[in-house]
Amino acid sequence: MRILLIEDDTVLGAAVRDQIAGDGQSVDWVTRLDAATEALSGTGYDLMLLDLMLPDGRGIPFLRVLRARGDVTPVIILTALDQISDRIEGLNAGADDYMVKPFDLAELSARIGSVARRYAGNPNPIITHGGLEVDLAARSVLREGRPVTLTAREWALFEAFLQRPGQLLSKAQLEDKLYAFGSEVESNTIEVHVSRLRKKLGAGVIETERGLGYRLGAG
Amino acid sequence: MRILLIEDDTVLGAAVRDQIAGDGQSVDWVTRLDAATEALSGTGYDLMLLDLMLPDGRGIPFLRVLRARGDVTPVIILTALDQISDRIEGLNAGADDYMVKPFDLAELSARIGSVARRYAGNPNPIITHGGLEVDLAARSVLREGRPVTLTAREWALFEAFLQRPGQLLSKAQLEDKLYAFGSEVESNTIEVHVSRLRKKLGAGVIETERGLGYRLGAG
DNA sequence: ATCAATCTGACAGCAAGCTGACCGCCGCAA
DNA sequence: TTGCGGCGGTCAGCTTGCTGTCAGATTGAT
Repeated sequence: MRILLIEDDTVLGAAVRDQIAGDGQSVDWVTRLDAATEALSGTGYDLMLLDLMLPDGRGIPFLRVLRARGDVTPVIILTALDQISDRIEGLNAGADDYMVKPFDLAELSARIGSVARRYAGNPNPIITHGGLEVDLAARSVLREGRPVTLTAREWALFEAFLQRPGQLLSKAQLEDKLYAFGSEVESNTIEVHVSRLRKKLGAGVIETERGLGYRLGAG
Repeated sequence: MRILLIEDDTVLGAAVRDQIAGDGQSVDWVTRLDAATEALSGTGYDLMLLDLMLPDGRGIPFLRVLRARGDVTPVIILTALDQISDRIEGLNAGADDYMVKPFDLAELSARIGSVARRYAGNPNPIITHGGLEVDLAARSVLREGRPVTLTAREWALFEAFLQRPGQLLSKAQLEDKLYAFGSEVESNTIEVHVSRLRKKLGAGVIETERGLGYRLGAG
């Protein structure tokens, strides 16, 4: 698996590079966005690790441009603790996961494995569930053959269910998934997003277990 | 943790088996892919160690088929082929890690620990009891293969029994478990919930000991 | 047989969940 | 800058079905 690491901190960058290399992955490490752009113009990467503060620009607009161009390479954002709002923005911009600095290198390996596994299987694996066809890599859903567009939050939520089909997920678990960090959602946000998802995907897709949580309905 | 070792070299296989067993894991060792397929048809494994060259076929297509079927059991490849192309092919096929022979047994233990940790919380241990299959993490119960849905209270109660299989639990103990704090349960709530559980799970699951309490029936 | 303990069907109160509506915010375009 | 449009968090009123309670039936011990 080829990984592009975009990080200007030389100490952290070297540590991450060594960790990933130790996992048997191949890593290219750049410290600037222009170098990243150049690297991306070549053969594709399977995963990107993106720092948000770089000497020649910020990571979020960079990611946004990337996604606008149609690039669906999985991205894990590396961000410092004091950039909470950036993380939410990052999710909106199309990031797949977050790591908050300072982070445990073993956990980084785990996240990489998890994101990679999500996209494993060479072409785009299509998950069919009821009348739905889901392409996780392309972030597209067809319902009865017709395309459905989901927002960033809706995707994050739907993915959580698809990754553990049949498993019950509590609201707390889903909040952790959507907000990656213990940000304070004080209202019925999850309920609202579930409601919006159901409206788009159909009523039977997500089932409620009163007092416990939600789970993906039987296909 | 249950590990399936697929390795035709009897010397290496025995060494690996003994090493893992020494770590306190339980190992099943097969030397052929068809035996592996058979082993996998039973109850799930938490990890697979897969040799790439076996008497009745190659490991990579085997793994590819496994993944295509939706099996996400972590796989560590054991290979004598130090070729990069094989490594990449293996990882593409869905392997989580690899070891190049000859390898240090202590390192194998470390890798096993690492992969297992990565999946911690993922592989849901299944408790079988009579005709029931219970997945505590997913909060799902199958009765004679058919799903049963429990409410929040029913889960709490059932869990209390599962955590202490065979042990007698008084009504007072169960009330403490269900209501956590000294709330006032003034009626036969526990009896009612036990009744509801029995109706959903079958009559023999929870046994009454008149005047004493309840216990989980012999599976 | 008698009595206490337990079982279970029925029911209503209420908390959990649903959803339409509102509005602030951000990114984009002029 | 201003305006526009879409996303997402919050709220309020409504709906749903879980759960505690009770009463009559049943069981088991003596």
